[in-house]
Amino acid sequence: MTEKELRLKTAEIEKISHLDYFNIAISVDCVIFGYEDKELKVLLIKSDLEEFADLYSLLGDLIRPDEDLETASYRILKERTGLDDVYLEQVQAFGSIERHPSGRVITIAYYSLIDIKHHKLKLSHNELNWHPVNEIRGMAFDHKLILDTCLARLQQQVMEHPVIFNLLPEKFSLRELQELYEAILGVELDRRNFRKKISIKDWLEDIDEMENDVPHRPGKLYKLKPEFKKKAIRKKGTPALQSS
Amino acid sequence: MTEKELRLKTAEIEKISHLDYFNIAISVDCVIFGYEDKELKVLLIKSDLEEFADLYSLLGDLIRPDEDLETASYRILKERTGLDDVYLEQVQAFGSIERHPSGRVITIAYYSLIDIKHHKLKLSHNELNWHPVNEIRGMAFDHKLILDTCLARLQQQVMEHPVIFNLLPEKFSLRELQELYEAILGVELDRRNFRKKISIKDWLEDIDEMENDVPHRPGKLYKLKPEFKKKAIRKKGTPALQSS
DNA sequence: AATTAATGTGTCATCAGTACATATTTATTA
DNA sequence: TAATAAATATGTACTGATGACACATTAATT
Repeated sequence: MTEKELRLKTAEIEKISHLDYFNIAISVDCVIFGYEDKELKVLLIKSDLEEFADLYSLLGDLIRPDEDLETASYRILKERTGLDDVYLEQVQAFGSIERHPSGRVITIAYYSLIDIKHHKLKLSHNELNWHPVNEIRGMAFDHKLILDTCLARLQQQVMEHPVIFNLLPEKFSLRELQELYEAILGVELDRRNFRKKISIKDWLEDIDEMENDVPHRPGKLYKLKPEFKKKAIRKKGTPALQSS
Repeated sequence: MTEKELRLKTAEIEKISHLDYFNIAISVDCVIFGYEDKELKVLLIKSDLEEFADLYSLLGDLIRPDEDLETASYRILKERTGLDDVYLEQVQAFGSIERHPSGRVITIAYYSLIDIKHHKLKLSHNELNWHPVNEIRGMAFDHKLILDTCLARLQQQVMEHPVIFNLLPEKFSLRELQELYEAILGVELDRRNFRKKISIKDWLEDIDEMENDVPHRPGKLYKLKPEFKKKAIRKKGTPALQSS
């Protein structure tokens, strides 16, 4: 091969390597929600990009060619939290041109629900921490937008499906459950109406135990009926405008 | 530069050009819904891949590095239908490893709503046609899955937001509207209850005109109130579990 | 003028959503 | 040990949405 031929080949490969359609990277970003101290929290890490010094970012990574989207999400969760049996749901893709300072990266956002107390993370370094959702201001990239979008989706989901229990321990009191709904929805609920509504759903099983670590009258403990325990909830059928 | 150096560079570039993370292509696929002859239809094209000879596929294309996701979707719509002022909404990404026979392609699905009658397409060739949603059997790639997912999303949306009107002409009768709901939801609705429910929503304006092309007693015509006419509907706020 | 086929409307029963108050139980304190 | 404080547990009445259901009216057709 002559030098000229090599130079041509070089140019050609460079052209291919920058070929438009393969010049976009794809990542997955996980919004990992947890619940602690009566607050909805999200797991964030200090951004490693100079542009975003001192800002926090979601946990994410580029997708590998040999893994599908969910596999990539589970990998990130496993790497960062040590957990692999968690609730996970895709929300949507974010792809504005300018969202990543280092190049074109389209990201697909997932949200995940974790019981903080019973799955102590290996928080390897203090750059990775739980942050109360309500106190988060600036974030790296467009991650604040992604977080807000995922929170909105979570709010929608907890109204329709029994997914909220992924944030709670196996056994919980109705007060804890109500406080969690309040934290997610950002509203105060009336106790009597809340209990009526929950009992209508028929999701819970009375396990005939009481709280024992509270400094007041203990409440009954419940758990989610097994038939509703699914890590990945599939959408239900279409609600009918009216059945005739 | 010596030949050896060039050879090294060549190898390096080849490595980069096949670098895992840039070896995934990204496309957009549009599920374009229309309504005609009391049927919900979708715009499909004959697949150009040998593997999928005689199967239909959605309209899609690879995303260009200089366009964001919505731009790519609008481009596809414009190219294929000639329209650019249409309702469009992202549904979700599909990324299984085996979904595309020619390589790894992750696709982001959008659905779009079009008034067939008043936007005559340039159906350039007879490979591109409207197909009744209920009669579609096999499709190329995972496009049947994408179609079903988008239909489910549409069904969800029409229950909550005034998006259905993007499928109808400016003026329509309540019968036409009801038939469209029935076609989308796949149910029969009671006329009296349907009208009650629609009137409560307060979406419609009585324009004091009557149908004139029907072989029976003509019904009143309505149009969507201008404040609800948005091509891209943004999600409403979270429904409260209960306001206290 | 009679017939046909659609439009247009109201009532009643049921159920979900919401506002609201009192008795009971346990831990704590005096 | 008794009194107090703070939480649990529960029911009723009002309002509005949902869903089943029947009859009079209008226009085109015969």
